[in-house]
Amino acid sequence: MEDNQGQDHHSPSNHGTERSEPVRSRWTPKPEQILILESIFNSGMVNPPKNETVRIRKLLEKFGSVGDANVFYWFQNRRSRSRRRQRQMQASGGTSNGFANSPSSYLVGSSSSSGVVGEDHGVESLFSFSNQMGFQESEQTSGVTSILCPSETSSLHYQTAGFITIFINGVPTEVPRTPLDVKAMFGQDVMLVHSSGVPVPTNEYGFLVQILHHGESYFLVNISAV
Amino acid sequence: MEDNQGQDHHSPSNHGTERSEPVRSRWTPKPEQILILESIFNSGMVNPPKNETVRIRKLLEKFGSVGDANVFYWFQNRRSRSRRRQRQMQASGGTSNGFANSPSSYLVGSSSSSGVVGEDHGVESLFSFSNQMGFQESEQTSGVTSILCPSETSSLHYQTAGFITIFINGVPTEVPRTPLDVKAMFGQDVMLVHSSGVPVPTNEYGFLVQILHHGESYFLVNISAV
DNA sequence: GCAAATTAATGATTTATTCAAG
DNA sequence: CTTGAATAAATCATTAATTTGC
Repeated sequence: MEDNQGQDHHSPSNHGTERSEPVRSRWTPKPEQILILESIFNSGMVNPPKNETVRIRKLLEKFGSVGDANVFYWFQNRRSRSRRRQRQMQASGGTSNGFANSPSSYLVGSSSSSGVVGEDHGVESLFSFSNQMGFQESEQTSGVTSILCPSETSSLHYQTAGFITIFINGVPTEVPRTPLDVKAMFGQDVMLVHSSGVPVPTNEYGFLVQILHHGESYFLVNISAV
Repeated sequence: MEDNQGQDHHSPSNHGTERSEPVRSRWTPKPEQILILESIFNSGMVNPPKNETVRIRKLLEKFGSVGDANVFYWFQNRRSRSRRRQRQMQASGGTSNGFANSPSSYLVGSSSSSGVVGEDHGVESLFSFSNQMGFQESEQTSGVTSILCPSETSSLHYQTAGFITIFINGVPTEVPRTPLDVKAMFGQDVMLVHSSGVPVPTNEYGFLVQILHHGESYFLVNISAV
């Protein structure tokens, strides 16, 4: 019956849609939020320390009300279910390609020794010591690097004036709402394609004709390749 | 109208995880299947005619047992809910970026969905009359073009020998399981990035060092842009 | 095409276990 | 040995997805 897991917990994240909701018992993550969370989890940060959790929460807030506790729970459940599925798969010769979990590459540098970074238990031990820390304010726990964009490292977190957050190749990125010069920003022979597969039109100078939409996913693709 | 729908259906799609499942009444789409379905829906084909439905089902079968009926129902519900959401959004000043759905499993980390490219109502009306699909066998309803890769137009549908299906920029694509020459296949300055954001390593000749995984999502990105 | 009825997914809680201090 | 922190496993509870009947 501990009160909380070291995470601030409580703060039930009123996430109410600023309306008179009698009770909305549970947080329903927006698709964009899931995208961010998955992105972080798959990058190898399967158990973010408290300070990272806070940063993640702040990023998520751009897409809807969330509390640190929600983030904490999400990772806890994600780890747990990932492990369980892994187990069940092994117990039944699952040839099926699981997309579900694949925290394959880690940026963790320090803790060496152990060999294969196979599955969870291995991962778990890798990070286990970085969890309890209740301090380490502005320092990365170990070799753990955040995948959040730099703009997040500073303060200021609610929807910045002229900027929106979109996903480029899966990475949350801030871009000005202003007509964007794609060529100047990303290179000569590339174009942006919306996740639905529809290219984002540009004029003959390479400027976007259409504005990008906050929260959407886009991919940079080589023109010669498409 | 269970029987009609023109779907052969009642191939109860025992969707059993290729195991000896006694009975499982309902189809549980695999994440990869959802990806495919979303991909098609978002491409504008919101109400595929019967012949397309069959082709879609065959593609989906690469990732698990499915019946034509399952596919049909999926599109019917997808249309219906999309419209409802559209209405609700309009009725409550939806400032929130709408990402249409949230595929159950979160691997969706990559593809996501619509929002931007005109949501339904507009598109739907285009196809609304083609749904009863009790007939119109082999004819495209209108200007509907399939987004499925060409290899799907032929017969043969279960996991072809040396080929796997992956998603490149959201498009289902068949590639050989063999070490792939990325430069030769897609162009000089591009690289493949897994949907998790992790680049797929290649050797100095541009050949993949690591094999691609059936059902995974990858994106072609310009090297100079990343 | 809609909506009630079912079933699956998954956020939130609870319980049990482990490890390090003291 | 006891205590507290942290978390994995199990469970509960609510929401979303799918099926069914009209």
